[in-house]
Amino acid sequence: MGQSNGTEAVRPLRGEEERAWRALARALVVVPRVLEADLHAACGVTMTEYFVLVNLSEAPERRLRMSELADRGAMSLSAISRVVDALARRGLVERARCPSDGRGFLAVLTDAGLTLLEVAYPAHLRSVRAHVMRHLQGLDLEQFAQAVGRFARFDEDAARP
Amino acid sequence: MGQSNGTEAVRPLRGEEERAWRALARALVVVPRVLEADLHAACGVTMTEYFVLVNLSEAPERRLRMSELADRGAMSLSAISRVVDALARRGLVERARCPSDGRGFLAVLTDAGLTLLEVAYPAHLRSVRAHVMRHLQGLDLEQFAQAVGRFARFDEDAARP
DNA sequence: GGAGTATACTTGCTTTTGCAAGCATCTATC
DNA sequence: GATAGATGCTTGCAAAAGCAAGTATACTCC
Repeated sequence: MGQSNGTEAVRPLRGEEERAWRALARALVVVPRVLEADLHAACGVTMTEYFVLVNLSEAPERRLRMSELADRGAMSLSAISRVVDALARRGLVERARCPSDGRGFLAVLTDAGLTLLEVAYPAHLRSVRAHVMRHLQGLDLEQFAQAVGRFARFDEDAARP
Repeated sequence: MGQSNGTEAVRPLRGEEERAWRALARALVVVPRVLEADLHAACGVTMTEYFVLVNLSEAPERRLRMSELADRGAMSLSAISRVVDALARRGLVERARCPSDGRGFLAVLTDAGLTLLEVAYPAHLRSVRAHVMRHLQGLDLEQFAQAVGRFARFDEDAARP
C-alpha cells in the first residue's frame, strides 16, 4: 500500500531469519494442501466447506448470516455464497431468509450436516495434530500464538521494522 | 492417507494449542494474500512469477529446467509451464531447449527480468519484514524454523502424536 | 410516505491451478 | 539398431475464488 517507493536498500534477512522465513514460506504452501487432501479423503469436503460446517455447528441454533461466515473466514461473500449453495445441494445445510432483515440469508446446518461433521471433525483434528501441532512440541505455545497472530495485521505492521 | 478410520475419539486441542492453531490457520490464509497484494502493487507480478524470477536469478547462467522450478516451488509442472509462458510473453524470461536432454526446456532470465527483480526484491523483502519477521522478535528463530520446517513432512508426521 | 442512498447477497466473468491425456524424446533390452 | 517403456513438458478441462455489476431490501431525510 502506501509504503516507500520500493527501490531503496533494505537489509537482507540474516541467516537465522532467512531459515525461519524459508520454513514458513514452504509451510504456507504445503500445509493447506495436505490438510485439504486429508479432509477430502476422510469425508469428501473441501476446507472451506468444512469451515462453514464447523462454524454453523458452533453457532446458536446452528445458523449464521452469510456475511458473518465471510467475516470469520476471511473469504469473500461471493465465495461463501457458492459454498453454501454447494452444501445445500448436498443437503448438508439449508438456506433461510433472515427474519430480522429481508436482505439477509441464513445458512442452517442440517442433521445430515451434523452427522458428516462427526466424521470430519476428528479426521481434521488428527490431521492437524499429525502435520502441525506435533511439531510444535517444546515451543512456548503462547508466545508462538501471539507472534503468529500478529502476522499481517493492518494496524501493527505498517510501521518500520 | 492410510490413517485409521476417522471416527475414533481424538483428544481435542488444549487451550494453548487451540490458540496456536487458530493463529496459524489465520496466517495461512492471510499472509499469502497480503504478500501477493504488496508485490503486485510494487511491480505487477504474482508470487509464483516472482518465485520463478528469483530462482532463475540465483541459478548458474540464470537458467533452470522446468522440472527443477516445479520441485523447488512445490508447484505442478503445468503451473510452471504456464507461468513461464506468461513471463516469456512479457520478455522477462526466454525459453530454450535443454542441450543435454531434448525433452527438457530451460527458462532463462533476461536482462529485463533482472531489472524487474531489482524493484521486486526489495519490495518483497520489506513486505516480508513488515508483515512477518517483525513479529517474530523475541522468539528463538532457529527453534521456530526447525519446528515449522517439519510441518507436513511425509516422513515425520505419519506417526502418532 | 417517497426519493435517494446504503447494505446483503447473487451471478457473470476472469484468473489460477491441478489432474489427466497427449506428444516428443530418451533409455534399456533384446 | 529396433522396439517398449519411462520421462519431460504441454495442453484441455474442470474447480475454486475474487472482482464488479446486478437485484432486492432496508434505512434516512425531507
